[in-house]
This record gives sequence, structure tokens and C-alpha cells, in this order.
Amino acid sequence: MEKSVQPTINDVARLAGVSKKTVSRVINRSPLLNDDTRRRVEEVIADMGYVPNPQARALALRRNFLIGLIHDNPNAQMVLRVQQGLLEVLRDTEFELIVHPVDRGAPEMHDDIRLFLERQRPYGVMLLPPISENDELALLCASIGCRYVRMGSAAFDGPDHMVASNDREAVRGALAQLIGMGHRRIGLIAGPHGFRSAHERRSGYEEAMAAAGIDVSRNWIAQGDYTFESGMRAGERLLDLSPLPTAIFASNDEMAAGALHAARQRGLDVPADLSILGFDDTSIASHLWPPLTTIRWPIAPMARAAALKLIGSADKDDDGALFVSTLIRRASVAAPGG
Amino acid sequence: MEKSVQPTINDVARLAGVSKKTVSRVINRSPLLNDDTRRRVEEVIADMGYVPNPQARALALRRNFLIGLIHDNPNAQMVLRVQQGLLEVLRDTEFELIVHPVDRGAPEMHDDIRLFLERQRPYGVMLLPPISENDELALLCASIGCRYVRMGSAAFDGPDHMVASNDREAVRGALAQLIGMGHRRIGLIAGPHGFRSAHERRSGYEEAMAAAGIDVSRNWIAQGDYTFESGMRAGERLLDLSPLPTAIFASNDEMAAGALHAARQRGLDVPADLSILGFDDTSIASHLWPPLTTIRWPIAPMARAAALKLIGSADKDDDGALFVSTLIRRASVAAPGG
DNA sequence: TTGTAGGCGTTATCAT
DNA sequence: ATGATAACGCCTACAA
Repeated sequence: MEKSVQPTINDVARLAGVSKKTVSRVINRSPLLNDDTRRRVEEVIADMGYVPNPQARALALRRNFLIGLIHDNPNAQMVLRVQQGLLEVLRDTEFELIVHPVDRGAPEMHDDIRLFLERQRPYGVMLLPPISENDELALLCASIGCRYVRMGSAAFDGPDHMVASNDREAVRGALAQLIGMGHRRIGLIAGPHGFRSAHERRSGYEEAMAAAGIDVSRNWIAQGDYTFESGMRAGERLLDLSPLPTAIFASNDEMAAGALHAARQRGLDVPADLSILGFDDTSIASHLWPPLTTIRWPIAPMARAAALKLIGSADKDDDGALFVSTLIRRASVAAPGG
Repeated sequence: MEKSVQPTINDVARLAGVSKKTVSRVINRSPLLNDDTRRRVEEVIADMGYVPNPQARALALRRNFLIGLIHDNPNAQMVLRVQQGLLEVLRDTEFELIVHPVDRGAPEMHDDIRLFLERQRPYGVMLLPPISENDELALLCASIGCRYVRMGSAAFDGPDHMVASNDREAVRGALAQLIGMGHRRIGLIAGPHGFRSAHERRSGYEEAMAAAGIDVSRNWIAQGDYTFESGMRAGERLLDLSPLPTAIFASNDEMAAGALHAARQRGLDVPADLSILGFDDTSIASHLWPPLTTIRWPIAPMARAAALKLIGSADKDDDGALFVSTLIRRASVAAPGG
């Protein structure tokens, strides 16, 4: 075993023959320090294996070295990819990730988050959709003096506080391709009301259809809530239509999987009888049969960018960096009529 | 906006006309306190909306109110379910969850974890498989004086430090049912070497076959590494056999999905030509076509139990509580020739 | 460039 | 049963 107690700043100071404050300056990379002194102190630090105590720093600084991830767990895959992206940046820094899920819809959510921020005093927090769309939360963070970055399907905050994909444009482009293949009766399984992503994706669909001069019949649009079951039910409704749609765009992969399920239960062949397009490229997409054509948005890069913004080492240049979604072509889409 | 600064223990003490220490005693539910005093102080606390500062407590107590989750991300679904289970218990306590993934195989993993424990001084940590199987890590936690609970496929530590499922028995039971349906040529897609869960599940398979007096041919067992692709390749190898197996047990759902994929590419009908059984009941299982029969182990209850052990409010009774896995019957299994 | 004094908000020790 | 005082380990302000 090692020494039972860890060395403190005092031990380092004593051994190096300097004051605590000097050691503190070394730790914090203060510019006003004699190079000799710095070197000497750094040596002692390395020798003793000294590590600054984050709790003491947090107390003195009134700010913790924790990055909070606040979310309402809309999608396990997404949450995990975000965690991975954040942690990639946080690894090898002094920051740690603290996960704080909340219950959207619960009346106490706001207070819960406030308590979390006031107690833990995280260095910064990342807000995931859909609660990232809540402006009150952003204001709350700002009023408490906590850095924050929101993740979303469109830029609804300043660049310092936002990492955004462009769902609308991505959908528009993907649907233009479907239309280019000859599809005209294209159904939409829309996401739940109140979700910005659902809104953006629907807008992309509508814009693409309008651009192609296709009149969207009201019953070509079925409402889902981003779950497999809702996708299945919505798919059934669309497959009750006559004539049948030749393609369905589902606003996320879960619902696309549900629609695929519905199609198969009716004996339809995908993609010969019906093309299906999803959104998100979660792992389910590639594991379906047939593998799902879908739109992938760059979650991990967005999470990494968010982490960099939060810990303050983001290049100022990259504010303009766009996060572009890409169409992942798999076997669930083909030209109509097989 | 509110008062810009939060009240401290001093403010409470002053207003209540007592000393800091008395307030501290109220916070910490010290038994030696006059009821009147306690009530008075509690009132003031409620009035002021005072919340103890965790950083200061951490400094004084040399221990944080954070629960660490250390894992090597074997499976996104699993990690997330564990997080949910832990957080269910931690919600409404003063504890927060701090996620610390590591890189199994990296030589610095041990030091990385040591640094994490020494710096953050978490109140306790939960170790997920497969790194939970590493006894050195458990020793490390113990030597640092950090509580820990390990999650695993079998009990390989004392009850205070372990939440365990019983994979071997679960597999044995499920395979007995397969055999009862008439299957005899049952292939196994085994998990990677060095994983206790892979070992246990394989043992369950072997025990069930032995119990039924079936000689397991060496090439009925294909090796995978818990990924979809490895499952696909392993499935192909098993489907090269002649005569064909009538059933395949894959040691996790991902590999079962891969095997299903392989079967379909050969034009086999599942379950008519081939039954497939998975393990884990991740979300992929229910979304496959046909939906996958699989074994579910109670991750969330196990995580909740672990959290209770960590924060020290576990009933002493429940040590004997078994976490039983259940067979989830879906459409991927049928009688052979079916 | 470096050091001293004091504070951050809590708990522990030892009185009373 | 309660309180004064000194930690806990670090940082800020100010002084030298």
C-alpha cells in the first residue's frame, strides 16, 4: 500500500521551500512565476504524486470541476452517444461528467434543476433535446451563472450556447432524392407535438414535397410519438390508404422500425412494395431487415464541440462549423414499383 | 431573480440564535439535540431555503456525495439501464451520479481509476461487467477506502459488494425448454474469452445439453465477441454445417441479430427452419423480425439494489434476494421442422 | 516574482 | 444539550 494520506499543497510547499501560494500559482499556470521556481515545484509535485483536491478548489472557487448532462432521456442511444462524445473531450482533463436526468412534464422539474445547479455548482451543463428547447432552463442557467450549451435540431440560441444540426435541410435533401427516384405518394410519420426536431423534420418533408409540386394530402401525414408502437400504428394508418403510398418517411428510426413491422404484417415487401426512410441512424437501423436507409446526424462531434465550449477551449473559429447530417443508404429504399 | 447568494450555515445559526454546530447537528440528524431547538432551527432552514453546500461537506468529511459508475461500455443498453436504476434510488437523495468509463485493456486503466477515486473521493462506486470481474479493481477500491459494488453474472464477491444474476441457470432452463420442444442439434454462439458472462452462459448451454444426453459436437460451438458482425459470421459458420442445426443460442442479442441476419441471407425461415434464442432482452430483441425470444436479466432491480448498498440503506434482509432472469418468449423460437 | 492573512462552508474536538 | 475553536485544502487580496 501507499502512504495512507495524500499530500496536500502544504506538503509540496514545505518540500519545495516555497509558500502555498506559489504552489497554487504553479497549479493554475499563473504567468508571473520564475521559471526556476516553477520547475522546482513541478518536480516536487511529480515526486510526491501530489494531486490538487477538487473539493477544496470547488469550495474556494465556488465552482466545481464537473460537467453536468441534463436530459429527459428521449432515446437511450442518443444519450449514450452524447456521453461518449463529452467524455472523449473530458478524458485527460480534470473534469468529470455528472449525469442528471429529469422528468419533463413534472411540475418540479425546474426546481429540481435549480437545486442541482445551486448545490453541485457544475462548471457547465449540457442540455439535450427536448428539454434543451426550453428557454426558461437556459435563463435559469444564465441567472445562476452556470455555463450551458444546448443541443438541438436548429440554432435557437447564440453560438456559445448552441450546437445544432440542421434537420430540416437534411430531410429536404433526402426526400428530394426519393422524389427523384420516382416516388410521389410519400407518407410522413411525424414526431410528437412540441418537439422542435419533429417540427423541423416535418417542415423538411413539406418543403421537399412543395418544391416538387406534390400536393400533400392531409391523410398522408400520421402522427407518432417517437416510439416503436406509435410508428407501427401510424404505419398501419398509412397502409390503409388507397392507393398505397410508395414510400414512408418516419421522423425517427424507432417509428420507422414500427412502420416496417406494420408493412411486413400486411405481407408487403420492403423495399419492392414500399420504401421506408428513417432518421437518427441509431443502432436499430442497421440491424433491421432490410437494413434501414436513414439520416445520421453527427451526435458525437456535436457533443465534443459542446464539451469544448463548456470547458472554454473551443476554437473561436469553429463557431461557424456546421454539423451536417448525411443520408445513410441501406436496403429499405428503392425506386417505386420495385 | 432571487437573492444572489445562498444562505450559509452561519446565516441560519444567526437567525435561529444558535451556534453553527447546532445547525450542523440538525442537518446531520444528531440524536443529542433538544427537540425544541431542532424544531426552531428546522423552521429557519425552511424559511431561508437553506441547502448545505456539498463541496464544503466534502472537504470537511473527506468524502464526496457522489456515486461513481465505472464501466467499459460493453453495451449501451445495459449501461443506460444501470444508470436509470441507480438514479431512481439516488433521486431525492443528496447523491449524484458521476460516470467514469474506462478503457479495458489500456495499461493505464488501473492508474486512471485510482486517480479518479483519489481525486473525486466518491462515496461509493459501482463496477459494471466486464471490468467488475477484475479483482484488482475491487482491492484498489478497498485499499482507498471507497465503498464498491460489483455487478456480475455470478457471485464472485461478498454480498455487500455484489449484485449478481445467475446466467448459467437461466440458460440451462431456457435450453431445457428448447430441448423439450424437440431440438437436439442446437448451435451455440459463445461470447468472448475472458468474460465471465460468456463463460457462465456457455456453461449453462453445456450443462443443459449434457443433462439431456446430447453430445455437443465441437463445431456446434462458434466463437463471437458480442457484436452483431461476429454473430453474423458465427451464424454463417453454424449454417455451413450439415445437417443444419435446428436452433441456435446466441450468448447475447446483438449476436442473435447477426445470426438472424445470416439465416435470412440464406433464405432460411425463422423460426420454421431455424429457432434463434438470444440473451439480455435489449431493445433490439423486440424490434427484430421475427421478434427475438431471449433471456432477460433484471438489470434495473440489480442497479437499484446496488445503489442501496452503496448509500448504506439496504435492508440487511435482501442480501439473500435473488435476481432471477426470465425467458421472454417471442416468435423466433418454434418446434423443429415447424 | 513571492509571501501573508483571511475566507470559502462545513464538521470534529473538546469544553461547558 | 450546546458552543468556541480549530481543522479541511485551496484561492483571492493585498503587501512586500
